[in-house]
Amino acid sequence: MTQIALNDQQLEAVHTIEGPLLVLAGAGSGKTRIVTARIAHLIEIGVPASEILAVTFTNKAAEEMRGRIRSLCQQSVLASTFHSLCARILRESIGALEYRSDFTIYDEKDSEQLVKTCIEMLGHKVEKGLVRSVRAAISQAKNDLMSPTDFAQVFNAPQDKVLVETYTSYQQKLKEYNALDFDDLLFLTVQLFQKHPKVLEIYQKRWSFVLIDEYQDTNAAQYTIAQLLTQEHQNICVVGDPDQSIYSWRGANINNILNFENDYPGAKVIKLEQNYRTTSSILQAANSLIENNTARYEKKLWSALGEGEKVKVFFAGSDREEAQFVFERLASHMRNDDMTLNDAVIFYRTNAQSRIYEDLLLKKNIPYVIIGGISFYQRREIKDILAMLRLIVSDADFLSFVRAINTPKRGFGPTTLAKLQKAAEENVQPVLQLLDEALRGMHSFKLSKRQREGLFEFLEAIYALRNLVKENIPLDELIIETVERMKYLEYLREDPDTFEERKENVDELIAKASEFGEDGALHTFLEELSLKSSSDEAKASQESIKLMTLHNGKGLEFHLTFMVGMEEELFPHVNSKDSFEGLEEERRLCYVGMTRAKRHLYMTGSTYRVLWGSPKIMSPSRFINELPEALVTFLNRAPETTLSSEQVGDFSVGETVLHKNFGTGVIRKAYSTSMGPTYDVFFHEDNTTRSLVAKYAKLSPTTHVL
DNA sequence: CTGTGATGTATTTTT
DNA sequence: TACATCACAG
Repeated sequence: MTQIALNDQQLEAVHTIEGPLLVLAGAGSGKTRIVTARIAHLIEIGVPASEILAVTFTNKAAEEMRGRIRSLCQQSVLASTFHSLCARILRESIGALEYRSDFTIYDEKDSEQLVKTCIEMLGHKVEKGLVRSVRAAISQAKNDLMSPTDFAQVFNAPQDKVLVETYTSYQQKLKEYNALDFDDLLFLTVQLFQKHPKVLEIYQKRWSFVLIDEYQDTNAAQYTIAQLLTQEHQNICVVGDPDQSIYSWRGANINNILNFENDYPGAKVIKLEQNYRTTSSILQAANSLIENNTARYEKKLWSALGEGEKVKVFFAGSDREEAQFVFERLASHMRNDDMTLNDAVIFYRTNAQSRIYEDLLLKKNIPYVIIGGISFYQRREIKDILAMLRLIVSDADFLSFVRAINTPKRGFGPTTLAKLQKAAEENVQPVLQLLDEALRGMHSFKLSKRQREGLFEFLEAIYALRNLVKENIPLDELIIETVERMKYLEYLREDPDTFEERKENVDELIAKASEFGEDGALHTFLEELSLKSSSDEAKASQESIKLMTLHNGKGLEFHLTFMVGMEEELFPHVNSKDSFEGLEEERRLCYVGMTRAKRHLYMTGSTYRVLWGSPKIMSPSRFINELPEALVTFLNRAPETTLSSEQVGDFSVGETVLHKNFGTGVIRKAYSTSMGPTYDVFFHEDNTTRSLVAKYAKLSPTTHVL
């Protein structure tokens, strides 16, 4: 941001210090600047930095904020996400809830794994989507602050039995394993505060000024934490934009921001409506789009940056062609405008869409960085080592034990593990203790010769590593020792194809550990790893174009912005487009994407795309149609689609055809598109109708009639 | 118990 | 496509 002076509203936001304050910060209205200026102002007038708490949505945003404050006032404030904040609070005070403070944090994968074992242990069959949906339901329950008991009261129908039972046993298991999942961090903090007012008081006193960013994306648990922390002094400043609420699927409740004035009587509300980022045409187009939503806080962004370019829309015949178009435009902007690759971004709705762009950019030798996607920390080798490290800290973490004991294989198969799990539960004893006793003949648990040998080595390693921790060995050396003692590299070497890559990742983990510094306690390191998301990994080495999902784009800005895959079913996504709320959220997501653009916005799509391995005909996203024509430049004609019952190409409606993968099918529709003859074919084998373009899908005539 | 190859089935977004 | 799960053999 180049402007020096603050405008009136911005100034007011910075100088309003006491009492509840809602800053409705439209896209590009200089939010980050205001937030940091406000904190700096607090410090200037004498508020101790240690009394200021800033909560952000991502770790990266937190880091940035800490950095800005530090360079602005040479002071450090606590800026963190709700999850990290809660982890910190719980480390100090979870004892009051009869948990141990050395808990481990389970990520979503761990949690899913545990849900699965719970369902199995309860004797239910694990059907296809069950684990996922049960985990999601549990997560939602926790975000809504419902304990298993509360939950059982609401879901009392017979078909909910599995769900209720699983939630109950899942929660028991977590406690038994001395572990918390992501949602527990929030939920248990609320419980802690509500059951122990004395504890709450400590934190209320510690932070007398609380600022919460991206307030439109808070869920019930986060809302309650904020409310509890500030109810005495009422110095709560929330910043957000209802039009950019895009996380309802994660429990975020847009009403938290819409109802702020009711929840905090006497609240001051400041609207920031001047946009300093985007030129008018693009901004107006975004305004028009979002006006199609009903549940919103009326607000109209304006820009003084001049009219600028219109939104450029392009539809290609195929997804490859679309990517090619993006590449050509990118190249031309790089040549002709004063821009670098760092100024450009490609946004897509789903991670799966990135591949085609990766392939192309790689081929064209254009440096790119994917933000998000599969996180470093979710890689198998990293999770393996993480599991070993967790066992150094915790005796009871069964999930980590399962992972670690089998890398490399030590003869503990599913049968043994199930027995072990049961034995540990019955004896109310941590796994590692039980096994230690079993090894020394002090416990009846039976082990085979192979298991004994493997286990002996394994436990020896753990004990040795624990000693090293006691001796305050640096973290990176600890990891090196762990890898060494667990014979982990030998294990990785078993698969020569992936060995090099995995070893590199292990080395990177070691490097990260060494950066962690002197005061790096093991559990702090583990916590940081669990809470780091993929988008937090900033790799700012080389100039590069960024690729990311629209969700990951929040808070960023780019001169040159491509939104690709603007097609019905993809965006708005199939799973959302049929519900009113879902559709409005998709539209907000589109709004977020459009308002990232500073000068050039391209929205592209394709009429033909390979989706889930099979080809499909797509139609342009309704969001394109919602843009005023006067603000859009169409770079090609809309593809003509002529429907016909007559012969089109080689076939006509009613004919039976053979496809090499799908078998025989009947042509339901025959028409031509910009790609040539196209057929909707109903296949008998799986009762599915697919749209096939003749020149891609090889169809042959058949006389075979079913 | 472990490794393999086949088979099926799922993909929205993430702290 | 690509990953997880399953069946089966050693």
